[in-house]
This record gives sequence, C-alpha cells and structure tokens, in this order.
Amino acid sequence: MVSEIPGGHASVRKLLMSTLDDLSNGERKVARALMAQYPTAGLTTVVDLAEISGVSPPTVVRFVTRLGFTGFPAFQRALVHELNGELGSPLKQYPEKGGPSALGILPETHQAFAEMLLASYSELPESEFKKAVKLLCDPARDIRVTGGRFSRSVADYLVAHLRLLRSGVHGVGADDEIDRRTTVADAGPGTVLVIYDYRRYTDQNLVFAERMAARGAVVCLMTDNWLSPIAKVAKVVLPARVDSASPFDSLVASMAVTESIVAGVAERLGTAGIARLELVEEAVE
Amino acid sequence: MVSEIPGGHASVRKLLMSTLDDLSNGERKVARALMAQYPTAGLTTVVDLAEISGVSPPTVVRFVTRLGFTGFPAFQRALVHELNGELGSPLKQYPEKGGPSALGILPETHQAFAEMLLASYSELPESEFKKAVKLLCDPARDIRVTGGRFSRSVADYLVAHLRLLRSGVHGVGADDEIDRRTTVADAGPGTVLVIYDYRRYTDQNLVFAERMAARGAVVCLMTDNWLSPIAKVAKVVLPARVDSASPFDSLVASMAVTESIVAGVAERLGTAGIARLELVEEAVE
DNA sequence: TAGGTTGAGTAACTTTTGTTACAGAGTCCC
DNA sequence: GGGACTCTGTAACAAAAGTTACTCAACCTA
Repeated sequence: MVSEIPGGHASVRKLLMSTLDDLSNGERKVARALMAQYPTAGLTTVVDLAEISGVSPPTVVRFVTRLGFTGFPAFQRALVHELNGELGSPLKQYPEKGGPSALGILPETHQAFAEMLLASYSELPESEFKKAVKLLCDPARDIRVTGGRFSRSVADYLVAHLRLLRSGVHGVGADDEIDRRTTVADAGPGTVLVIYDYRRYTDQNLVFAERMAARGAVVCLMTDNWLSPIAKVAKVVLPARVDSASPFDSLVASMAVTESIVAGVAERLGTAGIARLELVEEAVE
Repeated sequence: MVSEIPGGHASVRKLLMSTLDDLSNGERKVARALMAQYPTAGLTTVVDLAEISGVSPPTVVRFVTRLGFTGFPAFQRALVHELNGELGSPLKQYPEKGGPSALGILPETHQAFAEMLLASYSELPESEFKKAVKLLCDPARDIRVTGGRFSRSVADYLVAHLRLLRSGVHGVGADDEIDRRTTVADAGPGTVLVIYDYRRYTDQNLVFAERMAARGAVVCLMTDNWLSPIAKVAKVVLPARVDSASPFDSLVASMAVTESIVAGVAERLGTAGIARLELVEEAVE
C-alpha cells in the first residue's frame, strides 16, 4: 500500500503549512486543531475532528479534499503511513536548519534564542543558582521582588509562581516610590530582595538595592552579563544573556532562568510546596 | 473524554504483554502483528488488521474484547489517547528518565527549553505570524492586549514594547471586570484583541474574547498547542509549547514568540518605528 | 473411536461514518 | 444599497465498518 501525499510534499505537516493560506476561515480552524494535536486529532473520526476544531463535519471533509486527498479515509491513511516512518522521534519531523538567516524573522529569532539560552546556561554558575533557590525556600524570610521597565514583567511572573509555593512573597512596584520606601522601611536581615536589572541600568534600581542592602536585606540580582552596578551589593547574582537582533533586548533567557528557579524551589520544597499549591488551586475554583 | 485502559494498565502495550498468555492461537497472531507495527497497525480498520495478522475480522474483534475493551472503537480510542501522551510532548520523557534529576535542574531545564523552542517554532506557521505582524502594524487599528493569571506577564511585556513602536496600544486587566466591559463597549472592527490564553483556560477569557469578536474586533490568540476554545472566534492563532517538567507550565516559548513578533513589527515599521522609539527614549531621560 | 468442547471462519445484520445536496447567512464589489 | 459570490451548517443519503449468529473443523477426553 502506497499512500501518496498530494502536491509532492514530504509530510502532511508540510503540506498543511503551505496550504494554510489558501484555506477558508473554517477550514483553517481545522488545520490549526490538527497541528495543535498532531497527528492524533486526525486519527479519530470526522465528527470528532470537527468538534475539536469547532466546525461542522462537512467543513472537515472540504478541508481534506482541499488538501488534495480523495476523502477522509485517504487522508487518514497518509497520516498513519507517515506515523509508521517517523514514529519514535517526533523531533525528526522538524525542519532541518537551513542557511544563516535570509529565511525570515522566524527561524532567525529562533536560532538567536537557542544560542542565547545555551550561552546563558553555560555561564550560569550552579553554586549561585543553588544559593538563590535556598534563599527563596527559607520560610523564615520575606521575599520582595522588583524590576525595571521591561523586566517587571518577568518579576511579576516570578511573584505569581512563588506565591503559590510559599507565603511572604510580594512584588514591589517599579515606579511606585512610596511602595519602595515602605519596603525599605520594613526590610531587615530576614528580607530577600530579588531585583531584575538589565541594561540600561537605572539609578532608581541601584539606589533601591543599596538602601535595602543597608538595612540588612539579602540582595539577589538578576542581570545581563554586563553586570549591573547593583552587583556590588548583591549576595547572589544570576546573569542571563539579553543580546538580540531587534532594537530591543531579549528577556527570554531571563524568563528561562526564572522558570528554572521556580522549578528548583518547587523541587526543594517537595511535598510541602505541592500541598500548598493544591490548596491554593482549590481555593481558586 | 477519558479513555480507560482495562485492568488498570498504564499503556495498551503493557496490557498486551500481560495478556499474551491467555490468548488463543489466532488471537496471539493479532497481538504479534500489533506489537510488530505498534501502534499503527491498530489505527486502521478491523479488516486491515485481520489481513496483516492473517486471521479473520471476527478474531480481531474477539481479541480486543478479550483484552477487556467494549469493542474495536474503544480499543482504537485508547491507542490514540496513548499516542497523545507520548508523542504530544517529547519533554514528558525526560523527567522520568533517571529519577530525581541526575544532572541537576539547570541542564535539565535548559534542554527542555531548547526542545520546547524548537518544537514551538517549527509548529508556528509563518503565514499566521505574518498576519499577526501586519495587524499590529496597521496604524488605523487600536490594539488591546490581555492575558490570564500567569500569561498577563507576557501580555504586559508585549504592551511595553508595542507602545514604544506605535500608538493606540493598551493592556486590559485580567481581573478588572470594569476594564473589560468598557473595552468591549469601545471595540469595533478597527480593534485588534491580542489575548494570551494558556491552559487551564478560563471562562472569563473566553467570554471576553467572544464579546470582543461579536463587536467586530479581530482576535489574535496566543495559546498552547492544546488550543484554547477561543480559537473558534480567533482570526489569527499563534501556538507555543508550554510543556514543563516542573509543576508549572512554561511560558518561555510564549515569551520568545512574543519577542519575535515585536522584532517583526519593528522591522515592518522600519524607520517610522525607530523614529518613534528614539523620540520616546529621549522623553524618558 | 465417539462425543463433547473449544476455536475460527463465513455471512448476514446493525450501527456508525463519511459524503453530498441544499439552503441560509455573511461578505465583497459594483 | 443591491446583487453576486463564497462560505458554512443542517439534513438526508450512501458506504463502510464493526458486530453477532451460525456452522464447520480440530482437538481433547472418555
């Protein structure tokens, strides 16, 4: 049995990508649903796929015929056949990396991110990482988190997660001077300040960190590898790359390191953290 | 929909192994054929599987009922369901490998991020990406951005960047019902709603998106690849992987795609965007 | 060796699935 | 603002798939 994929494409996925523009609105929904749960969404029935996609069965049929198949069964056979060849390593299906750039922003940025992550993680000292995790796990300490104009997003993200795992975690506004002053006033040796500070560094952040340190707070600095001046007063420094091709710096690596920290905290807290997590989740619903 | 595997087995394959002895001669042939071409042989029809196994269709049916399934369709659903788990996320394989982090969290998460990015970018249709960029560059349109509990951070991040590149960009609070209602009231065909919605999906977000769409707004959805129900009303959908070893999902890929979009917008706006950027930067200092 | 029991295939049946025809809704263009 | 066109869903239809009843063959037991 030889199942042919229309248009001479190597895989149904490729065919899907290249046909996406020629599809009608509803048909595109089917394509998306299929790509989202590839290829299992296509291995059930027309009705099921229609339901997942949010369209009617005939639209699904029209979709597969538009792709060039003679009908849904033929389409399914092609899918199964493809699965036969490439099962085991789904990554095999992913496109081979072409030449450098020249192929649009998407592959270009992806490559940049991958390299950035690699560089960031190899430059991230494990000892610093562990220190940070340990600090954030200590129930006796209060955690305060803040950031700059862009990095506040990542700071908020860290707060949102840590709050689920432990108590005493609060974000501090970036522009809210009152908030910062009261935070300094309340700070002591039991306080941990996590501060995100990437170039270009602001005096605002430096002053805040210095004041916190002066009151005995432990400063944990998230910065790029040009190292913010705050490093001078920081106990722990976690550098991450921010290089980018676009006019803006990238905080993807920062975000990644942040998530690693959350993962580290979750693991270290173990069942206690999970228990709290489930407790909070229940309360939400 | 929850497909149950009879006998409390973890996978159909395991069930197969342990039942092999209790099968009749012909039934065992079917089991052999199935294991030889697992699981694709079971994804076709009863007749096909019978042919491959060298038995008659009823024997195949008897085989699956002996396994404990109520019928062939139920058996097939279990296979597909299982496939979803293994194939759907390549990352799921790692955490269970060497028990509790043989190599530490750092390299582990890094690897996970790298693979997640690869998967996300190869599953991201360029046409959808371009549509999104085009929408966000249109000066005649108003941009509204919102997100969920965690994804609001990424949403804020997008707003922070877009605001530097163009006018008419505003974030919409995630919990602020008043804000959402007024946003709906002000919306029209000239409005673009960028909504971040990752599992677990909230009704809040769905309702909001539907109302916006009903008023003619163009919905651009950022979601994971289980596809939020919002996809039904969305004009553009940009999926990103969120699989993670930690108890939380990861938004690193979402962040990366967001930055790609910012880069795309910056490039498309060209000198106009840069000019505005510099103007704003000057004003800040 | 004869009778009983178990297992497998043929064929008819029933259900489910894919397909097609048709009509209404929305959209674009003049 | 009207008309043509495209698109989508409802509903009826046809095809196919899965299931079951029945019969024959093989094997074990007495």
